[in-house]
Amino acid sequence: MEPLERKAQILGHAARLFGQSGYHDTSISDIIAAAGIARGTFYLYFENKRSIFEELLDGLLSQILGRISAVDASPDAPSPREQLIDNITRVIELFADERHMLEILFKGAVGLDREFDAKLQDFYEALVDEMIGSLDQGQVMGLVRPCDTRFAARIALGAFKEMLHERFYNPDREDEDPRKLAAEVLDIFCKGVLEDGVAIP
Amino acid sequence: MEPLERKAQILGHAARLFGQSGYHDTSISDIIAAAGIARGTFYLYFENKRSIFEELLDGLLSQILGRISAVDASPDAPSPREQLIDNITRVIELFADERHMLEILFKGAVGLDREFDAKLQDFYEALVDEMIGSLDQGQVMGLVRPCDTRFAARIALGAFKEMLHERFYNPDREDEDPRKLAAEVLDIFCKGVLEDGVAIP
Amino acid sequence: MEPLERKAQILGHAARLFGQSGYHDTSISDIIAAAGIARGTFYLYFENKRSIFEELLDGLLSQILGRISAVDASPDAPSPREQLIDNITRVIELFADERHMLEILFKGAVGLDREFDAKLQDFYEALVDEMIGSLDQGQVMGLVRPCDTRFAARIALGAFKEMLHERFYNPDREDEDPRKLAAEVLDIFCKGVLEDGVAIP
Amino acid sequence: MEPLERKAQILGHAARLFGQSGYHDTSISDIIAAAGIARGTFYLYFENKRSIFEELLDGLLSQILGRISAVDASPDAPSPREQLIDNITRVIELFADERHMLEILFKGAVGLDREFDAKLQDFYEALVDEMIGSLDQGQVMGLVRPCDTRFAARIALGAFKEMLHERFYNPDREDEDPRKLAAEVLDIFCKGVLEDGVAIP
DNA sequence: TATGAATGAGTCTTCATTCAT
DNA sequence: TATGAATGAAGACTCATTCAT
Repeated sequence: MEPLERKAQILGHAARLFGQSGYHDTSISDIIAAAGIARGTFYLYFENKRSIFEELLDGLLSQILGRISAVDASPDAPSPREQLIDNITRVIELFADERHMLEILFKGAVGLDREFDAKLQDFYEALVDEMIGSLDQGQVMGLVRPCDTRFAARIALGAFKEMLHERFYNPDREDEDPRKLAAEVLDIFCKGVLEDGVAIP
Repeated sequence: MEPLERKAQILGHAARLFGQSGYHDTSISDIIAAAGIARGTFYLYFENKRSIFEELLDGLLSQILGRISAVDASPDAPSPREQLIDNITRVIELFADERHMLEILFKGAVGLDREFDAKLQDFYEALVDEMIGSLDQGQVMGLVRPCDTRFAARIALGAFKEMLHERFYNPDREDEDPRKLAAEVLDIFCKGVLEDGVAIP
Repeated sequence: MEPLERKAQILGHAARLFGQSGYHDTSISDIIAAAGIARGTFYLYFENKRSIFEELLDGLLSQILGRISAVDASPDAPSPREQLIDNITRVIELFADERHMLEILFKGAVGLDREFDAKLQDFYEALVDEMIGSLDQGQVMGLVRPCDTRFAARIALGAFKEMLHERFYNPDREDEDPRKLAAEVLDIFCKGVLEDGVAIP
Repeated sequence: MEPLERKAQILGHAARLFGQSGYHDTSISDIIAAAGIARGTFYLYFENKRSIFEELLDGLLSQILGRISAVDASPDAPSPREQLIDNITRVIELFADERHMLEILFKGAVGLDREFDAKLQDFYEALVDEMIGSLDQGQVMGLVRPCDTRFAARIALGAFKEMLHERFYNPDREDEDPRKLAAEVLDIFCKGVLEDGVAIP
């Protein structure tokens, strides 16, 4: 088999297994059995167990970033709101297509070791930074009310992650339109949950 | 040593180690070395490695729940807003006192196995249910605008978790007043980040 | 079993196996099978395969050094010649008692890795230094003819090693009196093989 | 590439690697990487790892033997002493030219397995037999004093090996004249280290 | 209640060798 | 001749758990 093809095949099986059972409960034996290859073949393509997981995670993080575009403010572009919703929708769709990846991101890669933790931190930090930029700009334009934008961005990240959770772990929502969820989470983050002009007593 | 005292002592060391190194990278050997006990003694107090971790996690989840009170609507009680902020503040303070517990909750217990995942799910689900109740009531009272309250509650949970993250993993915030953070996250969730009457174009 | 006893037992089996089959052809499985212990038990007493071999080699080198005494020049002591022969004899007897050790020293530990090589080098160097001292002193006393004493000492070492080889690998000599061999090698090193006053043409 | 040329090229790289890292720490991968050939190509020229090492060792032993000539007693020939020194010098020069070979002979091939051990034994035995012949003849001619000539020959071998060691592992001697060393070791073996007419007390 | 020696299933990893192309 | 993907037996090592004392 062609090296690239074989590597992709192994990665595919590994992704499924890591997603199903987590990093520690997936053994090299499991992977090679699923891929139908010999033990040595695995090590022809990956240095060790850690590295195949890392490759998987790196690929996932890149794919996510690849689905997020900076908002295009030119007149011909869709409205900013549309673009934001598009971004969120595309990420939801990514996980809809590769469900295992959600497990890997939300469970498998969490707390594995210091290096993986740092990798995730950095990834989330990059997302947050992106959002801080937009919020800061929004403040300048008078759209965003005065607040700690880093804090707000972090909250947006949490809202977004939990929206994914709701969509993918609540069976009632497994068919829900990604676009609708994207709009919903964006709305809550922008306008909050209270009626206009109302405050908690 | 008194059995209960000894058990508590072992739990303490285990909490620290699990928090520092995670479940898999903490061995029974590490725990007994830290506690200064013999291998067999450990198994006098805990059935196995899993069970000591479970005990730790259960204790943590109880403590969290114990710090959250339902909003008391009686006239003598503090305002609902105060009570909500109090709840959030108490949870922040819990983690400020026992930092390891945050690691255990956010990293150590994530993706460990199906059973632990379910336990965490149930815990978060309980929190969400609580919030749904409040939001539903808010809708009835005309405070909360029409929306999917389960979805909104989930978002609130995500916002809250990420606030904890921001507080405890961002060195710039390690001394920030828990009360202020509690108010801030509550505000964003209630009013959103946009200026009144404004919308994203 | 008492730890020290068990450790000694394992060391004994390992010595035999390393002596018979060499370092690489002796597996942990071989050792534990011979010792009748479980795999984990081995690692209770030795960090790894290398370390048990090292312990064996260190022990051997110490034993050798322990059987060599500096020549005592006091009037009550036996004659220097007797003392030198005693030293050599004791070393021959050591290997006669623990034949495996000879294999370990002459074959098993040779060329294993840089660290073991250095250990052996250092050991031989120490022996050579000892001999250099004696030869230098002999020169001062007019006993030893002018020559490069370091070179001569090295030659003495080679002569001694090959004498051991002859004694232990030539079946005709396996019962030969250690004392006689000691005297013989000492004589050749001191007087050479030529008749007095004769030279190679 | 011409088969013989290719084979020689592979042998050259293998010799260097075996000399540097020893038999076990040199992998087929190392050899083919150094030689710039494919894995399968290696097995076109050598049956297996053992056989390339054997070929190398056999070549080395032949070369050594090829540099040793029986002493020519005819009147036109150089003096016997000259011839002996010439023999020794040529062997020293061989190793000076191919240092790796020394490592292979003194470390790499030692204790590898029973068969290689036997091969080395046989080689040394042949050298010893040669020397026994000369010593016996010397005794007949009244040059060599009465002694066990096999034992003496063995000692000579040991002296010679250790001389090589001194020359090649002692940095102070790396430029020393081979001829001088040859004379020196021959002298010690012939006349010993003591002054004429002196004995150890 | 406490000890700690013993266990052995399970895991990752290496590497000489084969063989279809 | 040459290639290099594939093999799988064999190796070292870990660690949660048990149990006789």
